[in-house]
Amino acid sequence: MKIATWNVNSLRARADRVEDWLRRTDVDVLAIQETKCKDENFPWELFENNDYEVAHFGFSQWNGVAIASRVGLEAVERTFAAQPAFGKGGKDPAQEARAIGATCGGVRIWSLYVPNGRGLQDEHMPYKLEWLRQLQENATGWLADEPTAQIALMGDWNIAPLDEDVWDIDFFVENEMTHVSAPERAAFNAFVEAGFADVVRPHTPGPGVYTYWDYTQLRFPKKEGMRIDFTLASPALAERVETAWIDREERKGKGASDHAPVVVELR
DNA sequence: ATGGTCGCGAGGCGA
Repeated sequence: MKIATWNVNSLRARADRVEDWLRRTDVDVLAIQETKCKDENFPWELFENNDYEVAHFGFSQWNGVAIASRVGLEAVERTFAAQPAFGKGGKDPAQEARAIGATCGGVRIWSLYVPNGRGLQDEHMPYKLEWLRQLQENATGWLADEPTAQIALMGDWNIAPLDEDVWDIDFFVENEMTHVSAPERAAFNAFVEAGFADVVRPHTPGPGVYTYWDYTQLRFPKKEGMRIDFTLASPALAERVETAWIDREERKGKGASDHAPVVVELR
């Protein structure tokens, strides 16, 4: 079985690319982030025509997550328990479409779009950290309930856990940029401490290995990217990982997402 | 690649 995660940065704008990629890559499950649409604008036929079932969670032009599967799609959950809401500038906090779960071929898949944080002093940062804390609390509970559960926490984590996961750590620190701060890294590492392993890094060692390249500043041709898209696997699932790879080719050319797909192959 | 981002949706926000 082959499972993948991809922040497509608008599914409608990327529909042809996504279809070509699915046919070429032949994955069984794809966790999608940033569909950037509501159900009525979702390209359902793209998946139907290629024999995938799909579940979507999106209700505006912002965020939006989905799971496509051709090995079953059961027990779909939209949001995790106690998922924090966000309200900018004192507005009433609203739930956001950042998490969808489904069981596919015996694996509990979560497609996750972790809040960006926006700035170290921005009100979006405590939201990001609390969002991660609540997710980690849930994930710890899932493992406690069923230690042999096969769980994949897949998506855009908006965190670079290691210095080598950004193209110039000094640049990030000097400019007080997000994604590399101690609290963000601690939030990520809490999942690892809870028993979830990054199953992609061992097969794609750095430095200089990334999953995201900003559209601006010629970041991609200059090989200035960030590794922020991860699959964290429960122990029982991690045991099944045969190999993993980042499809950097998909970042090339006109009409590419700013994120590359990340694929995990299971025994 | 001597230039300088996208997408959504129709102005400005988010990344």
